[in-house]
Amino acid sequence: MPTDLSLDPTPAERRRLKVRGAIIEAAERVFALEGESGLSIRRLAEEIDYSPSAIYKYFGSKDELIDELKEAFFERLLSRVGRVSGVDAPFAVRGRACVSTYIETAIERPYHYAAAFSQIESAEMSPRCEADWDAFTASNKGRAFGVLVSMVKEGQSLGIFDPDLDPFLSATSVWAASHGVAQLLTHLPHFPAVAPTHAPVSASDFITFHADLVFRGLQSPGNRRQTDFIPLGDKP
Amino acid sequence: MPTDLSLDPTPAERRRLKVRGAIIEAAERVFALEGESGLSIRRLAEEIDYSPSAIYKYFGSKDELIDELKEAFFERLLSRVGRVSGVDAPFAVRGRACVSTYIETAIERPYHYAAAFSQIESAEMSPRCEADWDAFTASNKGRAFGVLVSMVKEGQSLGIFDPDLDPFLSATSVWAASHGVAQLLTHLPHFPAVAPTHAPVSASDFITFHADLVFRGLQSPGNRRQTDFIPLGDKP
DNA sequence: AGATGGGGTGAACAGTGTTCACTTTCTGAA
DNA sequence: TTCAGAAAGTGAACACTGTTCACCCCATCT
Repeated sequence: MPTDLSLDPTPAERRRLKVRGAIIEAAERVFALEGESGLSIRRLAEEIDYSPSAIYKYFGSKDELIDELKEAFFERLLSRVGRVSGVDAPFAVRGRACVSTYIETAIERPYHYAAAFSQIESAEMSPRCEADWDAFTASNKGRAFGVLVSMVKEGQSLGIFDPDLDPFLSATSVWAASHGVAQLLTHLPHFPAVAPTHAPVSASDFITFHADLVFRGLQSPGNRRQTDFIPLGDKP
Repeated sequence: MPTDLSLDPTPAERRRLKVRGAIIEAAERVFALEGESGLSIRRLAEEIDYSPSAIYKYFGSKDELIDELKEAFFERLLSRVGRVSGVDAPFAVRGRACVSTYIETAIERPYHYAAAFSQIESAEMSPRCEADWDAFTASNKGRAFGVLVSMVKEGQSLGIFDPDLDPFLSATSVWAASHGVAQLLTHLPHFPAVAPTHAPVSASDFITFHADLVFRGLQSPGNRRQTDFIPLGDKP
């Protein structure tokens, strides 16, 4: 049995990984285009020239397969935001770039982002004990949130953000605000244009506007408009 | 045929309306508890002691039925927020109450709220021509958004909000921020507690915090903390 | 060489939304 | 009152879905 962790995979293991990879590759492809409803086991089987029941030798259920897709997407989301957060640029630019990157990654794969947050989880199967929380902290979600919290703290230590604000609540608020835009952008076809009597606004312009609003809410009293935050429209 | 708009319904029409009402009543009941996946036509038929095919004499499809539930929920959402927006209270209290009411109504019926915004709409079937936009303006969504815009304008004319901000974009931003919180609260079981190393926060406290942050972002430069906005924790 | 077990399969089960020919019931006009 | 026609209601079927299970085959290990 292949439970040993030897570094050189046997040919059989290699073959298994190959088929498994073909499955998730095909799943990824149709899921990105048509979402969960368009991804049926039979269609997937046909796509990779196997019988439907073969897939169950690799994944316990359809949900398990989709969980893998979601996890991969989280990885992508985290690595992108993480990379942007560590870039060498003024704090304000970096902060806004994080929000933009988060939202743009969501737009890039609407079905993935929707699947990641559109499933109503019952209270039973969610972290409560410490071990669960530890797992959360080490998980992609947890690490991404950690990045956010430390960015808020950095803003406070720089004197830009209000030091009286709770960094955790602030980070949660920023996340929620970003999530709202991402969700609406991916679900309503031409979202920022929500009213007919208004000149059309591009998605990226609205994201900038929204990020500005949220960051202005975080700023310390008195230093509004004297930080390096660039107002909408004045960017190069 | 009952296409005439006479005000007194015939017994036949009355019976029809009764059965139709029983269907949506049952649908409402199981949808509120188990969502779209728990609502099957056969189960619905059993619940009202009819055959499954009978339901198709009243609704063209399951989606059509669920659209009716969504519409009713929108009606509820609009009437609640509308009522709160017109109450006799200071602007800041009223504004915050609108956001709170919106989110609380979403929490009250998570599946309804999720269904209303969790469906990825393709660009084809969305308003583009003027007639569609007119319909939108008259719709529940449109009217609710109108309430938001006029609240922002009121804040500007009161000198509380920054008059340089675009009211439409601002209203859209406020909506997106509220939507984000509502979506996360309904989907992640104990959401505001996103980090283990932080003291637990109640949903309503977080909503207040979030609304504060957004409103602070809308305020005009210079008058922060000198409006009648009540900081978190100081409310009676 | 032979036993073992994992990969692969077709058929089946229990669901789903939906349709259609059919019967029953009611209604409106002769 | 009678009778045609429409409306309401039904059971069976279709085409799907995720999933399971007994079975087969062939690579691998003793």
